[in-house]
Amino acid sequence: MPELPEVEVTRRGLAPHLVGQRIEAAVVRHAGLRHPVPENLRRILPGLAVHGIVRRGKYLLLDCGAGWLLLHLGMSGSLRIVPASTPAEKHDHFDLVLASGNCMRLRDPRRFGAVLWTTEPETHPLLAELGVEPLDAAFGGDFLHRATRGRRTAIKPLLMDSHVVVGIGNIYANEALFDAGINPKTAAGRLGQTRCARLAEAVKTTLARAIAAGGSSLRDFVGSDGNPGYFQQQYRVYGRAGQACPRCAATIRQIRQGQRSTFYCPGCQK
DNA sequence: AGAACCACCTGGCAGC
DNA sequence: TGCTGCCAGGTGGTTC
Repeated sequence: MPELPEVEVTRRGLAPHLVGQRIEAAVVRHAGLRHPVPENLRRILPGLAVHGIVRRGKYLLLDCGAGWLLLHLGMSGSLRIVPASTPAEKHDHFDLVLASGNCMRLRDPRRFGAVLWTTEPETHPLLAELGVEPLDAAFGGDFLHRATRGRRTAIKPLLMDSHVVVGIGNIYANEALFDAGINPKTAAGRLGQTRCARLAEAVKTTLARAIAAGGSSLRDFVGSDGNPGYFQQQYRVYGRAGQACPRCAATIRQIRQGQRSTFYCPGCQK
């Protein structure tokens, strides 16, 4: 389920258990993720300490002093803190065993996630081309207006383009466009200043609200069962095809854009 | 440069 | 019960 809010909630949940901890071992049970998990992690990581954990888009970066452990959750990944003695289950592909006796465990059934190592995050190919952070001040109406000039692509797939702005996945793209009252099929370049400003604001509030909702369930983050503090969001259009729009009661529609489902209200998204 | 499409992989669910 | 087909929160690569 991980879009930016889920990754950020994961970061906050992990931080108190990771930062300052010495790494005892790295366990790779299945190296066949989106990118092969480097075998030499088993050798590199033991003895290093985790100095911090930061998020860039949907990536998490563990500062290990000598380098950075780069993590991505893909479509189905989750990270939890469990006692290192907890038996691994079918899709538990990677553990970072800590001096505390706990380990950070990656579960990822579809294996679209990533566990990589880099000494230069700024120039790492997966990170170097990333766009602006949507919660940073640099992202706003002016930025969005500039970024969309001359673009004939529909605004929804553009919002999900990590080269422009990071972290906005299918759910929150749908929700933010609903919030802003903008039809997802609108050609990006046709949005004026006003609508760009409204959309940028909607992106920020949608993401911030989701983070806040997840943060409130952080106490469930650590444990051996189920999900790491993910939360059931109340979506207003996503997954609600055929239902009444909460704003104008028109029937919510579902279409395809770039092989992804788009949900919108034909009544109030123009 | 930009846009459209494919690929990677497993699990859950609807329909028969 | 069990099979088939379709769908799912991401993103890098290829093609035109």
